[in-house]
This record gives sequence, C-alpha cells and structure tokens, in this order.
Amino acid sequence: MAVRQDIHNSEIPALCRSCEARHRGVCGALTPEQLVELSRHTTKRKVEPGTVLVSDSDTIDSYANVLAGVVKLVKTLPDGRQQIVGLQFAPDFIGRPFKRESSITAEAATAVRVCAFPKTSLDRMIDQAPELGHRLHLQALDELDEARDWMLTLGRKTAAERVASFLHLIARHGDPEAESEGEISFDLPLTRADIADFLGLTIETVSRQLTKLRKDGLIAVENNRHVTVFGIDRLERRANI
Amino acid sequence: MAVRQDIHNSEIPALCRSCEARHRGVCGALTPEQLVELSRHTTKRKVEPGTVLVSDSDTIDSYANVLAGVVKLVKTLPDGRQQIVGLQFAPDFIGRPFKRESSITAEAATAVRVCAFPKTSLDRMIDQAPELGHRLHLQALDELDEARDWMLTLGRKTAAERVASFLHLIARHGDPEAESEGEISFDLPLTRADIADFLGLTIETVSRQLTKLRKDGLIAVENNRHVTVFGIDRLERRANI
DNA sequence: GCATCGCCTTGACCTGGATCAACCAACGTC
DNA sequence: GACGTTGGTTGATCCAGGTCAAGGCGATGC
Repeated sequence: MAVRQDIHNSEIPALCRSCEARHRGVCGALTPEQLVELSRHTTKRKVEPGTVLVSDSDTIDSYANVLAGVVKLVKTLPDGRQQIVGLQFAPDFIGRPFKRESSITAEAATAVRVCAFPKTSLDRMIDQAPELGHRLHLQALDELDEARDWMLTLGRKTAAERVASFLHLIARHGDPEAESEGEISFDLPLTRADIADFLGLTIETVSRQLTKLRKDGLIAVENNRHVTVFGIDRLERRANI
Repeated sequence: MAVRQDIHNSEIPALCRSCEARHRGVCGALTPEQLVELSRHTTKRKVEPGTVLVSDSDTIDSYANVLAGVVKLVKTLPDGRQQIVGLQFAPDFIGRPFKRESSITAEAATAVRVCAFPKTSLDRMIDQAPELGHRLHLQALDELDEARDWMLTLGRKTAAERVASFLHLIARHGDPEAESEGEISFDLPLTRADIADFLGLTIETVSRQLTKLRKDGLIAVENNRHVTVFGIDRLERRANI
C-alpha cells in the first residue's frame, strides 16, 4: 500500500507534463510530490492581449508562471503617464514574494498562457523546499540587473539608441546565440504604444526611429510587427551597448 | 574545556559589537559563532568620497556592508555618460551574490565606513544559514522595487518632478515618519553632478530646479548641501508621487 | 460596396531641457 | 594677498523629441 502510494505520488501531474516552467522555471525546484500538491490548486489559463493579470490597486493573493507569450509590468502616474518597468517571458515567474501588495500592474502584452496558483500554497512550499526560494532569489537578482540596465537606457540614451536597444533586447531574447553578422528575424511582442511606454518616448518618436533604421538598411519591417535585423552587431553599435 | 570553547565562541566579536548591520542588516541572520567565523576574514575601513569600492571592470571577490555614509551604484556608457542606478545607505549590503561579475561600479558618494569580507566566506555561510539567504533575497526584492520606481521617474517625469522626487527620497530616508506638514532638514549626500547622474539630467537643470523650489518657498538651501523642506506634502505634490 | 475602427506613419511646429559660456564663493597653498 | 581649483549658479541659445494634425491601411461589420 505504501509502495503504491509512492508510485502514485511520484507521477508528474498532467498539468505540468509539457510545461516549460518545470524545467527552466521555478517549478524545477519541486519534487514530483510537491508538484502534485501545488497542481491541486493550480489553474492554467489562456488570456487575450490587454488582460490585467495583477492589478496595482488590490492586494496580491496569487502567483503565476508565464508559459507562453509576453507579460508587461506597468507603473502608472496619477495623471496617466505610464512606464513599462519589465517584460516577462516564458518561463518567468510573476509575483512579489513576501509582500501583500505591489505598485505594479501585470498585463498581457500578447496572447498569453499562464499557470496561476494561490500565494499561500507557494509560500508554504518555500519553507519546505529551500531550492525553490533559491530559484526565486536568482530570478529577483536577474530582474534587478535588467532593471538597472534599463535605467541607464532611460536616463542617458538618445531616442535612436533606445529603439536600437529595444530591438536588440528582443532579438537577443529570441536567439541568444545568433551570429552577430547574420540575419535574424522575429515578431515584436509589443505595439508601438507599448514600445513607447517601455522606452520613455512617444509613439511618434518610436515610429520615426524605426523608419530611420529601415531607411539606413539595418532592419526590414513587414506588417508592422515582423522585423528582420541585418547584423546584430550593427544594431549594437547604434544602441551603444 | 568544551564548555569554555562554547562560551568563548558565543561572544560577539569586538568588530561587530556596535555594528548596525548586526541588527537591521544581513549579519542579523548569523549566530555569534558564525559572526566570529566571518569576522576572522573581515576588514572595517573608512574611505573618502570618490573611492571606488567595486569596479565593473574586474571580477568581484568580496562583499561589504555599508556602516555609515552613502554609496552610489553607477553604470557608464562607452562614451562616458553615466547613470546612478542605486544608492546604498547603512546597513545595506553591497555585492552581487551568485555571480562572478557585475556591470556596476560602487563608489563612495560621501565619507563611508564599510565592513568588507571575502565572497567565499559569505557564500559558504549562505549554505549553513538559510536565514542569511533569505535576508539577501529580501534586500534584492526591495532594491528591485526601488529600481522600478526610479524607472518611472527616469522614463516619464519632468525635470521639476525628478528633482522633487529626489529630495523626497532623501528626506523620507532620513525620517520615514516625519510629519507631512512639518519642517524637515538634512544634508544632501550627493553633489549636483551626482544628483544629475541620478536623475538623468544635467547639473545646470538640477541647479535651476532647486532654485525654482527655493523661490517658490518649498525649500531653503544653506552652504549648497544643507536643505530644509517646508512641508513634505507640498514636495510630494511637486514630485507627482 | 463602403463606413468605422485600431494601429501606424508622416509632416509642421513648439518647447523643455541640453549646451555653451560667464561668473561667483569657498577653500587651499604658495 | 594674489592665484588656482572645485562646486555651484545664471543667462543666452539651440535642438531632440514632444505635440498637434492629417492621412494610410488592413480588419471587421453592415
């Protein structure tokens, strides 16, 4: 009986079987038993672009993993000015551990699949699985590095450098190993308005800078969203990285 | 003999006795024995403003606690443009756990006292004291919140709002509980050049905005460094917080 | 077919903050 | 007590990027 129980428990939940977060994400820190436990309170959902996943106006009582798509973290001034302070890709973790509230809104930038679970379940699990806390710590440190990189961009770079930096970020995220002189193409996960909010610019300026890069032969743009970069190295030079 | 050893070991090292980091900082997570162990490799030093504590050009092999003064975290573009991406006050921890290098320079903004210890000693201790890892995690999360707050300032606020936000930050740091309508005064820990690098502005613009706040009766400035704020609430309104 | 809508681009013009330059005050130091 | 030097202020001018306005274009609806 005890044996059967073990066998049963060590099966990976169906929900988690094809999930990227189980390998590269935070769930990789959990044993099959813990996965079963967590998955009991978990819901996987698919949401439209624009869906608010976490609002800054209410207290947070759930965490989530991004399974597909891109989530933007947005901060808003009382008068409506907005700044995107982070982009989360699969298999990133969304949430602010050890705090009941956050001043950040998380919103789907593209179609997004997420796996959400109650704060309490995961908080309990952190105590039992130190490796889980460690992974969350690592993600926080990575996000801190990214945030500080972006502070340099926001505080000191020109519009041209910012747009090039953004394209570089997306291109490198899609293919970190890409040949620096080769061609690389991808879909932009953000609208012009979102790009502007990410770069601290207006949509007009973003549009003009993209046009400039196009006319200078560094990129090609199809259907507004699909971008081809002709040489990451040339983009890097424009971005002043 | 064993008993004497115990008594001896559980004494707090002289080095740590009056140290703020032992209470509110990361060292609060350590037992007296662990403090003794760590303090064996620790050096306390007092440095002049401008001293580079950690350079982005070499690999990091030590951590430190700020005991007094203010340390600025600086990022630099190849052409020399600079952005301050964080300010560390006592008893903050300085260092990037779990990575051999960082693209950030840490530099004393004022006269600073720090307590430095080798990376290896602390890394070893993290494994033994989970509470230590937890405190570092908490600090990383706090710094992430601060960095993102500042991204909003850099990306979307006007020069006037930025300068007011900076004064508010320093004022609140000195006295988090201050009456919102009362008078509060403090010394600026940064030169105009540093303030400009923190706000993504030029020194001229910082100077003009301070003059404006002075003429509008929100602040008084003596000897360039000493500031009195007449009503934090009025400053907040200017900062658009 | 052709209205309407969302998203993007382009042009004309304006302005907030950068740049350039002069000057001031405090502080060595010879 | 003249003389740099460092850190800050103020004024005049300039320009990158914001603002305002018009128009393009594909998708959706009637």
